Amino acid sequence: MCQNCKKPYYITTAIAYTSGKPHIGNTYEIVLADSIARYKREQGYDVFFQTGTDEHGQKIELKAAEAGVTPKEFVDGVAGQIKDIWDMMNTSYDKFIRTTDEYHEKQIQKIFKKLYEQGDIYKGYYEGLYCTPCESFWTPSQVVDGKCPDCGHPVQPAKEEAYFFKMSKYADRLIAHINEHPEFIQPVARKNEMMNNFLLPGLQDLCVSRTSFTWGIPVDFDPKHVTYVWLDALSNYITGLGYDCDGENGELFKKYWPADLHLIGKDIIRFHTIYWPIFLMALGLPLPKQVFGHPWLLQGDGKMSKSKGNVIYADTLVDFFGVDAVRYFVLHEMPFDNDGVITWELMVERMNSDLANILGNLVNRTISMTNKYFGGVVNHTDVSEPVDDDLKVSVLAAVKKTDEKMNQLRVADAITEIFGIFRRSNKYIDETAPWVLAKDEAKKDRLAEVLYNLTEAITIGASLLASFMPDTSEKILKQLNTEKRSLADMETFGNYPSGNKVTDAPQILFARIDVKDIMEKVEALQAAQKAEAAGGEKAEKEEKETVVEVEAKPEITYDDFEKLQFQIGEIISCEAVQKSKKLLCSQVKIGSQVRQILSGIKAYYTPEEMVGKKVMVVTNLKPAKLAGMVSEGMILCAEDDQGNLALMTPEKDMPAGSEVC
RNA sequence: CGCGGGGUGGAGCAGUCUGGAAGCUCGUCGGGCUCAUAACCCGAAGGUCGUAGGUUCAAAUCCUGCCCCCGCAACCA
Repeated sequence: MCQNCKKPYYITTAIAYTSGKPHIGNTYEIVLADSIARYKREQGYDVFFQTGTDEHGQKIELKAAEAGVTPKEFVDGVAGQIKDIWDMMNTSYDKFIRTTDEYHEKQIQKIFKKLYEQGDIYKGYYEGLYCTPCESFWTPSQVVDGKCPDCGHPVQPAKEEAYFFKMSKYADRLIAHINEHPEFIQPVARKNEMMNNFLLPGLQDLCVSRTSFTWGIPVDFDPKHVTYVWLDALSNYITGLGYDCDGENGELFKKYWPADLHLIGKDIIRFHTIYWPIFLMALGLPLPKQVFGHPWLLQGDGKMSKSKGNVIYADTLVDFFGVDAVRYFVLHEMPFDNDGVITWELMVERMNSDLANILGNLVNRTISMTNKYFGGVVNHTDVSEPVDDDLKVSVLAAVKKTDEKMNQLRVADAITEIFGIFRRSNKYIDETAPWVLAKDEAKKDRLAEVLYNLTEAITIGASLLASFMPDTSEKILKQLNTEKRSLADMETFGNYPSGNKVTDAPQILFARIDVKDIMEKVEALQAAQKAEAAGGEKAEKEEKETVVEVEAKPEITYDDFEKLQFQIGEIISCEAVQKSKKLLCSQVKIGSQVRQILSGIKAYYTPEEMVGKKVMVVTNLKPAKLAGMVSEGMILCAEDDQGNLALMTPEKDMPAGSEVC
């Protein structure tokens, strides 16, 4: 097919945030996208596969400061690291975009201006509760007892001049679009989530600029603002193709937009199925055809965290198992709509059972027999028996099923289909017992046919494998001394050239691994990781031992202060809130009344310790519901830079209800 | 009553939309085979399909209540 007649297919991953080295969960996405991209190429599409890095934001500004480098130096380092991992994983992306690329930045400024001029963006104020370490605003309903629900740091009320995008203007059009294109959000279950939670209740306007940090793309007509992350990051999908806001679009953009598939994590579905389409509508551009929010890859023993020492990185896995084995693990263990779990034991099992035994050993025994009985020459003799038909039928069916699964983006299922070919082939060896045929000179032609069928089945299986395990596919085909078969040529069985000679020295594709050896290595690794995390923490602690610096809040007047009422409360009973990890529920006597107050201090105080304490309480705070329970006030604590808490108690005994002033 | 997902032999999952003999991979046990990486093939044991009701000739599947896990909850990359 000529290049120009091929149908274009544009696939993207989310761009990786350059705050640190990506773990295996992040790496999964690029491997998944790569498999889809490679398969689409096999299907004859003219594929453009884009990935890259998201490099702006306060978090990066802070990380860079910590590391003592400029933000640009910092992101250059991490982006390089990310690209190296993508390359190590043998991913076939066509473009690696960085949001610090000059072209991207220039276009974002133009886009911002255009949206402002056409009235979609307006200037306003963002008010909310701000968590500095997380650089995020929270609504009162999200905040847990005055603490950031993410990191547990206290949040502070803050107000910031900001530009907003009028989401509501386009909401109806988006709702109609989603209803008319049921395939737009995948898996479909996510569609309802978006509709019910965000679209139908009415969209809030989105803040698209920040003034609290500078590491971002400046708004050119109002330079104290930088473009906030989503407008910046999401637009990579068009700027990467050479979109031009003034209409001078590049060739790639003309050819590939709209995208066929945005592959993203399920956590950012909202941004890709609501905000991104609305931005595109505002720019007058067609919407992407499909957004697939893939599930997450989880570690067996809980969420990955450095302090637990259980973060798994792609390069560690590759050291242990090799690139294609790692690709196989992540693709195979990830179901379509539920989170997948990955454990060391599981990986060893897959390695030994699927890769070494089922696949590697099959190739090895087939080639060995061909050498032993025929000097490596594979002959198609047509001496067939009924048992052959079942093999042929199931191999050809697997080719078709693999294609069907891939069209539904069910990559894990597609791989299972391919391995079905190898399983079936192993069974065929037993059914035909070539070593028995070999003892009878009269059955020589039958034996040749059996080995031919095996070679053909493996050729087909290996060719299908090319999208998922490219190196392994190539290695097998090389050992069989043949080329990768095209999808079209796998509609019939028997295209392996008769009389061809396979290698006389079959290489072991995957060596079996002892789970004990791996676990020993893993333990050493985890200990090292833990030590490093602890070391880092310790160093940090020492550095800031004597004082804690907090960001200064704006000056207030006495009148502002007057609005607050503090009183001493006596905790008369206290219990843990069952539903919550952080909350304790206290009954607090203040004067003659008793109030129920929830506090996020479970990690620092037991309910027993709380009882009898006299504490400082904000008593005129609007009651709020936390974890389904009403909290009528707030118990005050001092917090150090580690988030450790200490209750504020009066220096001398004071009666419950005493006002603090 | 915030929204959503899930609870199926020892482990991990499919099956649920469209009701009709409970399936796959791993593990265990027994057998076969010897070409191969102690591998491959066959067979067996093991499940009241979270729980209590309901609909039906028939329920893992449809309906209702309850219990238990896990995400998300609006400017979080």
